[in-house]
Amino acid sequence: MERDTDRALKLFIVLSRASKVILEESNRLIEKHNLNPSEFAVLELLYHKGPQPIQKIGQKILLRSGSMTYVVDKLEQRGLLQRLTNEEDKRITFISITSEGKELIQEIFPNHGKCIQEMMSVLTNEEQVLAIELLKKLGLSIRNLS
Amino acid sequence: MERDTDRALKLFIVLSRASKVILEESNRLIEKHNLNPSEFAVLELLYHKGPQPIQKIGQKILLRSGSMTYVVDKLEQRGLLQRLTNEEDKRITFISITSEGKELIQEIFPNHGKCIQEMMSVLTNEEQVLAIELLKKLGLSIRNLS
DNA sequence: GCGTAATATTTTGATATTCAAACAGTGAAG
DNA sequence: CTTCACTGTTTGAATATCAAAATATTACGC
Repeated sequence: MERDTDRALKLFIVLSRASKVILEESNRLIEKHNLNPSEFAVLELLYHKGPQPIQKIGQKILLRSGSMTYVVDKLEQRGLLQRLTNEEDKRITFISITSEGKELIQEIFPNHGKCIQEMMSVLTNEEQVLAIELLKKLGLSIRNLS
Repeated sequence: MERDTDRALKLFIVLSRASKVILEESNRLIEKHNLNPSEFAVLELLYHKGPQPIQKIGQKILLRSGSMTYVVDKLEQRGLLQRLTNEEDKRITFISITSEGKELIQEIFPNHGKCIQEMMSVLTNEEQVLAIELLKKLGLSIRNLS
């Protein structure tokens, strides 16, 4: 069906656009603290969920292992996180946020939340709940990222 | 309200994730033809909307002028589009798809549409319409990209 | 136990993107 | 006319990402 395809393509476009615009806007705040969105995502995840294997984090924030190494290196050099050697299985490296990293997240996160909330407020709470459901379905339906 | 912030943040995450996953999946097809998503977007836009100023295209697909130059250079070198000098106002450069470019898009576009449609089919038509509306609101609510 | 497959991380080279500065053309005010 | 501000494009340097290969460790079949 022609119309079905058009609708799907339209959805693809508005999805990409909304995501890009919102990511860019939220990045304005983050970059003031000399972080990029990936670095912030890693730190924030460690802050809220505790130490994690590098690879797990990569899966969650959709970054390949090579990129993870790059990001973790930078954050470790800045003293915002540290690598932990895992005696159980030496292939796996856990990373954990440092107190310096915690301070930074505590400084950024509230404003980050506010910023996102403001942007999302063009939708009502009910609409947001709905959007979450729909997007979750979309995101989960596709399996990739080896 | 704490809960409002959490909801907004959740939406932010599922939005980013869905977008990234779908872009990546759709890219599998496109990259087989030695294009990347930006290159495909430019060509596809020229194909369907006719010659356009470089800057207008950048606005539509959310690429800065520097990136546009880079992308257009590559496509022009491959003979898929051409720059047109605009006598009206020499600051502006129009680009237009070549017949070779048209052939390529004709080859890719149907499958691209099918691919996107399949991915989106985890949502019903009504859900897709709804998602389009919600995401359009989100995308339009923020003004950036100088 | 040994060799082989599987998993996690790092390294390396290539590429896409951005920003800021440089450049070119236009328009408008005096 | 000339200057000045503005717009659109290009250039160059910096950065983030990926893919593929290299490395290290573990698991498993025999």
